[in-house]
Amino acid sequence: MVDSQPTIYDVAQRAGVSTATVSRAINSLSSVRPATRDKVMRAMEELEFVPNAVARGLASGKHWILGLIFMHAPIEGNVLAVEEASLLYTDIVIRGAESRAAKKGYSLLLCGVRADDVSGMSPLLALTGTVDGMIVLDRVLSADDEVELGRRIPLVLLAGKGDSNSALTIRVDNEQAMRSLADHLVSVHQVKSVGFVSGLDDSPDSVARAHSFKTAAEEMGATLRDVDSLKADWTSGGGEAAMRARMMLDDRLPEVFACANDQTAVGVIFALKAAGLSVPEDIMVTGFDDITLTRYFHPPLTTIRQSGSLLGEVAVDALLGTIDGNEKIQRTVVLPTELIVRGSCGCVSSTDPLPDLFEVVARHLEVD
Amino acid sequence: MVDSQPTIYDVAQRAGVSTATVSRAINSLSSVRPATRDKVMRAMEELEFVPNAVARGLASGKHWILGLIFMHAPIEGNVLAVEEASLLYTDIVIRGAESRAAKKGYSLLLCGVRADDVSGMSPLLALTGTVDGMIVLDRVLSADDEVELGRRIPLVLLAGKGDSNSALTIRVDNEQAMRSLADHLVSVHQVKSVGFVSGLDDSPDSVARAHSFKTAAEEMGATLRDVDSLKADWTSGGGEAAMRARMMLDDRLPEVFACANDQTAVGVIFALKAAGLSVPEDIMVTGFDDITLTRYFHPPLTTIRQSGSLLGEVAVDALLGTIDGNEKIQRTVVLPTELIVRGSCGCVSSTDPLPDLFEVVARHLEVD
DNA sequence: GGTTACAAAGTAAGCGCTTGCATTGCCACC
DNA sequence: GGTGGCAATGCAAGCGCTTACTTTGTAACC
Repeated sequence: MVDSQPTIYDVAQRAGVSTATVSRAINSLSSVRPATRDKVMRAMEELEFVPNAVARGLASGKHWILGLIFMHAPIEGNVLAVEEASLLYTDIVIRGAESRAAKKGYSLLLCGVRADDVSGMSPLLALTGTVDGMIVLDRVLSADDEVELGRRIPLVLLAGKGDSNSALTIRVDNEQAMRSLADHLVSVHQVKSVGFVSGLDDSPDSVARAHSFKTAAEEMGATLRDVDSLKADWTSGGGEAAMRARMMLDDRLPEVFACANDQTAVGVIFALKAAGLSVPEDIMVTGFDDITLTRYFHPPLTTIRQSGSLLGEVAVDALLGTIDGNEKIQRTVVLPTELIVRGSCGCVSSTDPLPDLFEVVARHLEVD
Repeated sequence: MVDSQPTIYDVAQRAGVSTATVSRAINSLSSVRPATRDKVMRAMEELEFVPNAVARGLASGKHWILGLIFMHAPIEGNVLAVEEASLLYTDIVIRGAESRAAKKGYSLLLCGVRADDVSGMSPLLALTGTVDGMIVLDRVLSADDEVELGRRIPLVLLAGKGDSNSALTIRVDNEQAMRSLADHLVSVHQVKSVGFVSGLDDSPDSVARAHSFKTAAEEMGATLRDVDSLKADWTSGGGEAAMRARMMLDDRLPEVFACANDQTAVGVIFALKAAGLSVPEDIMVTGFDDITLTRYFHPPLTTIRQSGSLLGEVAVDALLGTIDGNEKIQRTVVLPTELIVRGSCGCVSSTDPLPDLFEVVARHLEVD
C-alpha cells in the first residue's frame, strides 16, 4: 500500500493552477476553460489522483451515503436461526435500497442494531455526520428516539406504524392484502373457521397482518378462535413448532391457517404433514411474501406477493426527495400487494404469469 | 431538523477548556483529570453534542467503516430473478460481515457494482478515502484492478481464485466438499454415472465445484459425460430450465445430478418430477449451501453445508487483522464444509443434530 | 485608447476534529 | 525555597477539500 495518496495540491501544482481550479474542473460547477480543464485532467491521470471523499464531505456537507438501519436477528446464539433469518425480508429490502441508491450515485451504509445493545442510540447518532439521510426498518426506534434522530437528519421509516410526524413512512398494504385473502377463503372456499400464525410480537407488520386478517375474516362471517391465533417468529422452525404445539391440544383445527410469512407457512405445512394431515385436502395453509422458492414446494404456496425490493427503492426515492428538497413529499406511502392463488388453498396452481404488481415495479423503475 | 449541530468548540467553551481537552476527554487516550472530564461530559450532554465522524475521520485517518463490494444480479430486467437472486448467498455473507464488523465497532458500507457499468473502478476508488478496508466478493475485480485497489487500501477477497498476492483470500473448501459428496455417491450408492448443474460461468465457486466434482467422481470410477454437464445460473428457474432442456435430448440420464447450489437443485427436482420421474428413486439430486428452507422440501435435500455468515465474519476478522497490523496474516483461509445426507440421494433423513461445522462456528465466535 | 463587463482563475478561510509540541501547574525532593 | 519531573492542559497546525470573495485577463463597446 502506498502510504500517502496525491492530494489536490499535487494536482494543482503539476497542472500549474490553483486548487480551486482543480476543484472546479473535477466538479464542473463553474466555468473552466477547456484548455485548463485538460491540463488538470492530465495531471490527475498522471498522478493517479483520486479525490478524498471524506475531505469532500467535510467541506461540502454532502456525503453521497445513505444509512440503512435494521434490527439484528434476535436469536444470536442459534446459528441456524440466524442463517434462516438471513433469508428474511430485510435482505431483499436492503438489495432494493442499495440498487436504487447506486443508481442515484449514493452508497448504502449498513448498520444493524441489537435489541440488547446497551449503547442505545449513540451508534446511530454517530452516523449522523457521515450519511445524508437514514432509512430505518421497523422495531429499531422508539418514538422518542425517532424524534431525536429526525431532528438531526432526514429519516424514512419502513414498515412503521405510519403515525410519525418527524419522518416519512413507507409500508405495504397489509390490510388490503389480508382482506383479499380472507375474501378468497370465505367466498371461494367457503371456510367458516380460520387460524393465524404470526411473526415476532414486536413487528408492526406481524401485528397488522394478524389484526387485519382476524377483522376481515370475522366481518365475512368466519371465526378465529384464540386457540388458533398462534405465535411464531418468522422462521420455518418457528412455524413448525407452533403448529406442533397447537396439535398437542386436543381441539379441532380450523379449516385454514394463514401465516405471517412464507417461511412460517412452510414450517406449518411440514408439521401438519408430519402429523399425517394433507394440505390442502385436510387443511389449507397460506403464506405472505411470495418467496420464489415456495413456488417449487408441494403444494405450491398460496400467498400474498409484495415486493421488498420495491419497498427499498421507494424508501430511497422518498429519502432523496426530502434531502434534495425538490420533491413534493408524501408523508406516508403504502405499497400494493397481490393475492397469488396456488395449490396450498386447494386452487389449481396457475401458470404464474408475469403479475400486475411487477408492472408496477417496472413502471416505477422506468421513472428514472 | 436543526441546521447546525454543536461542535467541539461549543463544548470546549461551555466547559471552559480547550478543544484539545475535549477531544482527549472523548477519546480518553491521554490523561484528563476526572474533574475536568466531568465538566466536559456535562457540557456535552447539555449541548447534546455528537462528534462529527467525518471530521474525525479526516483528522485521524480512521473511519470505522469497512467497504463490502459485490456484484449485482446480472439479470436486471427480470424482477423475479432479481428477487430470487436476492436470496443468494451474498446476503448471508453480508449479514455475517455486518454482524462481526458491528461487534468490532465498524459499520459496513455496501457497494454493488454492475457488470455493464461504464464507470468501472472509479466508484470503488472513490470509497478509498471513506473506508478503512474492503471486502470484495468474487467476480468484481479483474487481476489488474485488484492490484490497483490493493495498493491503496487493505483488501480481502472472497471466494476468489486464491492466487492473489495483493490481498487476502477467503473461500470455502469446494474441493473437499465435492470429494466427500462424490465419495458418498460412489461408495454408498454405487453410482456409475453422474451429472452436474453449474451456476454462473464466471463464478470461481461454480467453476471449482464443477471441476472438483468431475475430477473426484472420475477418480472414483464414475463417469461424467459432457452432455450431463449442465449450465444454470444459481436460481431455481435456471435449474429447472437446464433440466428441462437436458430431458429434451433423447439420451439416458445419469444416476445423479449434483447441483452448484440448493436453489438450482430445487429447480432440477421440480423439472424431474414434472416429467414424471421421482427423486431419489429414479434419479438422485444434491445441492450445495444447506439453505434452511430445503430441509422442509420433499425429499429433503442432500447437500453440502457451508456457513456464509462465517465466511463474512472471517473476512472481517482478516481485514481488521491487516488494518490493525497486529495479527499474523494468513494469506488464504479455506473454510470447512460438511456433507449433509438427507432424502434426495436416497438416504434416510437424519434428525439433523447440531453438526460439526457449527461447533467450528461457535468456537470462532467465542474467540472474541 | 479607455472604460465596462464578464468569464476565468486565484486567495484564503473555513468544514470539525486530532495531535505534536509548548506551556502551565503542582508536588516531591534536596 | 529552588528546581527537576510529570501530569494536565493549551496552542495551533494540519487532514484534503470547497467556496465566498477578490483579482486578473480579455473582449466589446463607445
